[in-house]
Amino acid sequence: MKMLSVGGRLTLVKSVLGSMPIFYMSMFKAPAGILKSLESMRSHFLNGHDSASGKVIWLSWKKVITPRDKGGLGVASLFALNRGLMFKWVWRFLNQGSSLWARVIKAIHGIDGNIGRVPRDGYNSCWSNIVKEVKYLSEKGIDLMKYLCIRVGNGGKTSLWEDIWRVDGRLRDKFPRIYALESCKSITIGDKLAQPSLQFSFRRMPRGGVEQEQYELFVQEMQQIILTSLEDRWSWCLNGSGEYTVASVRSLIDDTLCMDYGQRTRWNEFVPIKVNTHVWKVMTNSLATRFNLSRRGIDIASISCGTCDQGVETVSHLFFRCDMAQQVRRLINRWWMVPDLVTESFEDWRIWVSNIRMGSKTKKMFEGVYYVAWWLLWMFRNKKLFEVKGPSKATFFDDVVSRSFYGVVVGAKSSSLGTTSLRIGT
DNA sequence: GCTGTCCAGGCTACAGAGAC
DNA sequence: GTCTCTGTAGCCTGGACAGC
Repeated sequence: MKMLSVGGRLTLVKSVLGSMPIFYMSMFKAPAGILKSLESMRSHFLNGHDSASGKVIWLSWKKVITPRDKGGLGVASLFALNRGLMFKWVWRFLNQGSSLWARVIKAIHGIDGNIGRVPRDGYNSCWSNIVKEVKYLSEKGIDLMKYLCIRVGNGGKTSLWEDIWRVDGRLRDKFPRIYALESCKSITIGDKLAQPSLQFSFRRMPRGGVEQEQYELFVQEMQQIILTSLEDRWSWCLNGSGEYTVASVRSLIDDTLCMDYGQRTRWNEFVPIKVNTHVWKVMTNSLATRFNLSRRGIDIASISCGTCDQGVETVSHLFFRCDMAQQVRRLINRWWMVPDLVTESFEDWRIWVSNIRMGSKTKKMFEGVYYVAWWLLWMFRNKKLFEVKGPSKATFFDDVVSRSFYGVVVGAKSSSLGTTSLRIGT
């Protein structure tokens, strides 16, 4: 674990530790205690923590699993994965209604599988757990059923009045006076359109007033329907493809349940994950600076800056107010021919960068140079504090230029040419 | 009958190619 | 320049099949 960078650990947390429990979670509801335990293992791995080391946890797992749009690191939660995988059975149940397993569910739980209702007390099964979770999420404001809508094909399976096959809801709610005239309430779209006229199954002809108005609108809507030879099927409205994906539910759940930290995480694809993660730590004040160490009650000799030895070593000081950070800022701005401005915190810097007039890709590259500079500043500070032979300050800016130029600028240009971008070494 | 191998099916991330 | 698709890497289990 010590040989892996935080970027490597982040990738493994998402890809490997996040997919290991898929098999069990595909069918069973993971109990809260198990989820807590698994999340704790992932957190310890990402933090490079093992029980023997007693290393401090710097990355709050709640922030780590928060979507990037809300200021997190975008590692989806296992809770959301589990519920997304469970809901996939509802999707299959609706789309594979004639399969053997769906017929068994219908025989036990009813023709609609009891979805959306509360299962009987004391009766637990895989299916009843799924139904309960759909209900539970709905009460939490995540109504997954509303993202299911019917895509009409030949109209043979879809109830004209009762089913939701239009974005604006059921026809019976939209045209209540016409619905009242219908003698066959469960008629399918296909059967209705096969009749000699739309009034064929009405108790009587529509009269004037509201009834006539609703009837005319109803006729207009029905004229827009084009039936095909395909069977009616369910469509998933949360993504463009219409096909259910666990990822879409996963991001919906995390997006709804996770707290908003106010600042969107600025992820830059031109720099390695470890550098991006470092910038995220700068943004969320999750670095082991001397000030943060003392705040955690760890006994240290001094809390002054490890680079300049002037001022308290906070994140804002190290990367924005420290003499060395300011020199680097001036040199980068001169290199990129950008008017220099003193920024005292990450938030200041973020506002300043967003106001610079630059092409979107160029700005990303410019931000990437800063990201690399902050990462190198942190390496410089660590070498100065923990290595016998300190780093050379004289060559520091050359290092920033060469690594960011080859890593970010050349990398960005070569990626647009379809070749592998150069990566910044450790 | 046991054991080992391969594949399918569920997901993730990332890189590269190609289309628009 | 951006988006989408494809391929490859990883994790798990179960089932089919070949070899001993």
